[in-house]
Amino acid sequence: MTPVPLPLRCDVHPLEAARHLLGCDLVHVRDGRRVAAVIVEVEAYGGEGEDPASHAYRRRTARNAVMFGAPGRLYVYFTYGMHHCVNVTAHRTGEAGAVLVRAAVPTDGLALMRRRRRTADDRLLCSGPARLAEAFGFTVRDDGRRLDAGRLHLQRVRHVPDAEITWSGRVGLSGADDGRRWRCCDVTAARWLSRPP
DNA sequence: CGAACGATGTTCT
DNA sequence: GAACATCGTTCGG
Repeated sequence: MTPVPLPLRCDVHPLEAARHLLGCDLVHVRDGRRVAAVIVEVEAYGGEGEDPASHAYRRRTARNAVMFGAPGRLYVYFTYGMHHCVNVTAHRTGEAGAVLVRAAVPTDGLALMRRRRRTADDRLLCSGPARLAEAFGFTVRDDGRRLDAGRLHLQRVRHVPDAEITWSGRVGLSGADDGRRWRCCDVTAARWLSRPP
């Protein structure tokens, strides 16, 4: 089966893109070794002046520049002095936005993921944005990389019906949280989420 | 269980 | 100088 080419509906508002990223296998090949996991939890982040919780809210800066660029790329940032988080850029033309990938079910390269994560508990490989980034080996060096049909791509492996999706509040926001429910979970994968919806 | 907290460095005010 | 789209460990009930 050939990968579905991107943009996999990333040229839409991040809220809509988020819904379409559920059920997609995120695939990354580095040094000839492949890791993959099916996305089950994401959060949408809006554009300049739109979403106070978004890195793009104030203005374009060196860190968030990729959010203002083409959709269907990785936006990777460093946080809390030790963690990385991975987004897929998603927005309509002329706007900014991204979808944070918060959890996924590992499907390939589990041995390498366990090594990178220093754990044998498979539930702890990709159940959280920084865990997922570490399992995939993503760092700021990968910021801006294009998701295509090559060593880094998305492939839809499951259709997630609306009835199996729960929308809830985004995680870890403090002052910037205005209560919008832009977190999107595949509830049939409850065991693999970063936390309950 | 759940709550509290320390780690650790970049970004923004 | 404060905040931070987090995680792992420790402590209390």
